[in-house]
This record gives sequence, C-alpha cells and structure tokens, in this order.
Amino acid sequence: MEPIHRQPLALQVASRIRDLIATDQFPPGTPLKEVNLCKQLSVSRTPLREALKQLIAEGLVEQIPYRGVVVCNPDQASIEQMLELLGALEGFAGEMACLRATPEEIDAIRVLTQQMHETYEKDERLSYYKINQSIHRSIVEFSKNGELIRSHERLNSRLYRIRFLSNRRTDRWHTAIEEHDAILRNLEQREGLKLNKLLREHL
Amino acid sequence: MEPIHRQPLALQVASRIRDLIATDQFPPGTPLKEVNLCKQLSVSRTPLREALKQLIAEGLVEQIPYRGVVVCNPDQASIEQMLELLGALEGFAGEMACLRATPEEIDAIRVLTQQMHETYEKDERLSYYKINQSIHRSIVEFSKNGELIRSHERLNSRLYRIRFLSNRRTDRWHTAIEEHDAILRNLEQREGLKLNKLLREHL
DNA sequence: TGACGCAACATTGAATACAATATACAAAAA
DNA sequence: TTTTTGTATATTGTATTCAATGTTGCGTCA
Repeated sequence: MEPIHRQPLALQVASRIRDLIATDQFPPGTPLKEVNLCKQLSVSRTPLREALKQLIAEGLVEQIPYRGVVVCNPDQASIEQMLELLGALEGFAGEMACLRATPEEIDAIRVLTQQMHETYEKDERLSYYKINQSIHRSIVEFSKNGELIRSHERLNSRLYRIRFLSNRRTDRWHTAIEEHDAILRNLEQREGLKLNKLLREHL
Repeated sequence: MEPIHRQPLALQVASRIRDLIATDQFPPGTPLKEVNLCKQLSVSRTPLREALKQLIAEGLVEQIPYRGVVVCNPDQASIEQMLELLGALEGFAGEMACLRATPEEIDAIRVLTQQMHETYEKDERLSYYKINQSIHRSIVEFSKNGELIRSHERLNSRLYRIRFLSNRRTDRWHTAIEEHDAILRNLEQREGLKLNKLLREHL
C-alpha cells in the first residue's frame, strides 16, 4: 500500500518560492524579507526560514548574515559554467541511457521528438520549450542513476528561467530541431559515445 | 581590507555534524534527536533544525516527518550510482583541466603524485588516502568551473566515509598508483579525452 | 493468551518572544 | 557645508513556548 506522503510546511514553502523565482515573479536581486513573505504566504518565520535554508543549499538564493537573502543573479561566467556542467551531465546521462533504456522508453523519446516537430511547425514556443525539457529530462531518467537525476534536476531548475528567457531568440531554434533528430537516432542505435558528444554540444 | 566573515550558528552546527558523520562518530542509521544534539552542542533547537535542513538538502541525512532524521545508510546500488556520477564528474573535470590548468598547477599535481609514491612505499595508508583526495580535488579545481567544483565537493563528502573504510582493503592499492602516473602523464600532455576516460575508470 | 483500546510520554512541527546586528537619519561639531 | 556620531528603527539570529503527531505500555475484554 502506498504510504501517505506528509508535506511539512517548510517543504511547501520552499517549492512555492522556487516557483516564484522560476517564473520571474521574484526576479534576481529581489530581497526576500522574512516578515513580508510570512504575511504573503501566511506562515510563521520558522518554517519560512527552514525553507530558505534549502533554497540556499540549492544555490537559488544567497544569504549575507544579518542582511537577509536575495535571489541569485548569476553573472555570465557562472551561467556558462552551469551550462557546461549541465551539458556534461546530460551527455553522460545519454551515454548511460544507451546502455540502460528499454525499447519502450526509447519509443517515448521518439513520440516526444515527433511532438516537438509539430510545435516547431506551428511556431508554438511555449509548448516547444516544455517538450524540449521533457526530452532532456527523460533521457536523464533513462540513465537509471538516481544521483545523476537529482543533480541534473537541481541544476536544471536553476537554469530554467534563464533558458526560458533566452529561448525567445530564434537563432538556435532551427538547428536545435535537427540536433534532436540526431539525438534520437543515436539513442536508437545505442551509440553511447556519439550521443554523449552530441548532448554536450547541444547546449 | 578583508571583511570579517560571520558564521551563523546554523552553519557551524551543520559543518560540525557533517564532520561527525564523515568520521563515523554518527554511523549510518544513527537517529539525530533534536533535544539530545541541542544539549551536546549547546545550541537551541532553531539553529539546529536549520542545520539539519541543510544536511537533508545535501543528502547526508534523511527525514521522516514527525519521526526525526537519521544518518543515511545508502545501499549498494546507491553507492554504485554515486561512484558512477563521481567518475563522470572527475572525468569531465580532467578534460577541462587539460584545457585550462596552468603549467604551475600541473606541477602541483606532479608533486602530489610524487608524495603519493612515497607514502605508498612506506605503507602509510592515511597519508596515502589524503594525498589521493588532494590530487582528485586539485584536478577538479583546475577545471575552473565553480559549479562543477561544488557538485564534486558535495558528492565526494557523501562518499568520504565509505571510500575511507573500503580503502583498508589493499586489493586496488597497487594498480591505483600506476593509474595515477598515467593520469599525470595525460594531464601533462593535455590529452583531455584520454584523461577523461582514465578518471572515469579510475574508481 | 492474544488483540484491542486508551492513556501517558516522547518527539517533532509551528508560532511567538527576545537578543544581536545592520541601516537610516538627524543633530552636533569641525 | 561636510563629516561624524549617536539614536531610532528595521531586520535577522536565537531561544523559548505551545501544538500536533507518533510511540509505548498497560489494562481490559473476548
């Protein structure tokens, strides 16, 4: 029997704030004043502070003692480093997925890639973006490495907002779709090393 | 002028507990009762709880609502996944280090490798282990990717205890030293891809 | 004897109160 | 006028208190 999953306030608060940051309602630099947030979220300071501690550990916000926490505003260099690492993680995940993904799982990627084509034709950028995310997340999942999945998830969530905003620019949009075809092909053929390289350069 | 770095209690408490876990004074499964720890560390529950939240985020301890937190006892599968990821991170770091490490930095690795040889001859296992850690940490640093460095650091600290305990068994001890020579050689020759492969298989 | 229920206790979750520190602004001195 | 310094205020850090939940053990009843 599936156990009931309790959700302490601190966790709920943390994911709420995470969303607020991802959706740019708390843009970088926003100071997160404890009492303000308490009132807005109708919780007391204790669970709020515990939630903030999590977000600090995740690197989404930063804290200066006695001066509060603010939403991180990573500079260009950090963004590049994060993307570089994300590429390495996804590349490695792809390589492992070639070894471990089931045919059914590869089918799922195939379907998603097809859907991606459709949203591309129709110029539906939001859907396109979400399907793109799904594909990458799925590949990482199929690596069957829980640690890898968690690391990727954390890093990806930190980049979510940035990548979404930069998705507006249509430059890479066209080549990306071709790369996805190649990704699917290499996964189907279980070409681990090639897929690794491809995913690393895909970003 | 160098600013004074404040260290809120929660941070100090977190690193203390981290050490206690790494040194096996809190072996896996140990229940971390809040009031007990409060007395032992002479702090109140609030900063302690905030410290625990950090450790939870790091994956060092796990929490079950209303039942407390315990030191994680990863099963064999998780350990293998963590090692697999650690290998991927170090491999990638090595590849980047080949591009970015300065000659002086490579010299430092050379010195460490030499020291490692000496501790090996003298059969000083603790020193050997620590130098080994230094080498790997240095290579990761020389990747010049802050995100990568942090991710590696976190994962490595979770594996520290496990790897230390398994270092007792001398089986791999001999081949490890040869591999380190190869690692140094490939770093000197800036053979990124080979070094990547080597580091991945080194674990 | 064993299963069930209830009560007392232990432990964590959340809220509030108090202390320490930083910031802003005004008054006084150069 | 400018600088400095002290004080008031805002904000975070820490401790304490109260509430909710889980656990344990005993007593009762089938």
